[in-house]
Amino acid sequence: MNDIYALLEKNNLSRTPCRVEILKTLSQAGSALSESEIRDKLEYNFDRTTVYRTLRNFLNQNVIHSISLEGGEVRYAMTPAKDKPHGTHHVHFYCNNCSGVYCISHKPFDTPGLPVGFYPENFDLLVHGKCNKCNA
Amino acid sequence: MNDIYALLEKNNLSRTPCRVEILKTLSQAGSALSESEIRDKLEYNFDRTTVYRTLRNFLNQNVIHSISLEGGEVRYAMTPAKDKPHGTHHVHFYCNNCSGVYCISHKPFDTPGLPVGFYPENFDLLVHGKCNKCNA
DNA sequence: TTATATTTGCAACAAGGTTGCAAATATAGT
DNA sequence: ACTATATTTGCAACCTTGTTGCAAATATAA
Repeated sequence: MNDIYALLEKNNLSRTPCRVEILKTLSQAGSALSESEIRDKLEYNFDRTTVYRTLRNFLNQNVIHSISLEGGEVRYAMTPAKDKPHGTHHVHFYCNNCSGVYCISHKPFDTPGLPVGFYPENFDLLVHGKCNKCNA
Repeated sequence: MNDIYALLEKNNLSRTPCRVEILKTLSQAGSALSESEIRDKLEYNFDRTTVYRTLRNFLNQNVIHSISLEGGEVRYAMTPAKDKPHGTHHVHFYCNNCSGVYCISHKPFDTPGLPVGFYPENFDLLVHGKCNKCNA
């Protein structure tokens, strides 16, 4: 709880109920959540707009990040502390069984060669497979 | 043009105007297109629904594939012939300058180690940077 | 305690995508 | 050629995700 307050202060964000609840929800969730999943989990029923605006603020300040899945689905998750400022190699894992999305962002990986004239700046890798819970 | 007819036949899809036009558009386009970009380029004005249904058919048969970008934007592109049946390593390039999306699907790459219990099945890598046109 | 800035809710909207149903086309079967 | 059947198309309606404008509420500063 104190880490949430600290995180807000570090980013010059006032301690509003919606912000606190969203951060609490995201940090308690084991995996990345969609906006509607987040809103369902909030204690108080904030308006959709308010939640979206709060998420956008968090995204801008890199407090959270978004993961885009196949078919345009978007999930939101806390940005791991070590990732600030955000590195260039991002890894996420999508479980084909339970649809859970996990940040594996601290794992570096080798990047492929590209055709002549293409210069890479950063890399987003989405690994599909079975997560630890679904394999147990 | 004959390759398009052949592609349809190979997938047991009848040669309907909408199918032919969409495949023509996608194979002429240098980069992946969104549904609205596709529809704008079609000679005849097909209904949105028809285009979506056609795209869905093509996706199911792996004639085309979709690429999900940051923020939930989805683009569609021909599946390169060599990729059928689709492999496990997919690479796409997003140009930060012109927003073009290119398939680099024939490039293999090394995949990262994963936490215990996570078993990978396939990999989608989106490389961000500057494309060959924007660097020229 | 007034003045100002921030946050919230509401209504409305836009884009992407889907579904149901009926009209139009094509494909067979005889 | 002529029904009978299946496929494709268009239209209207709808859902979800996300945004914008504006006014009310709340917090912050002077």
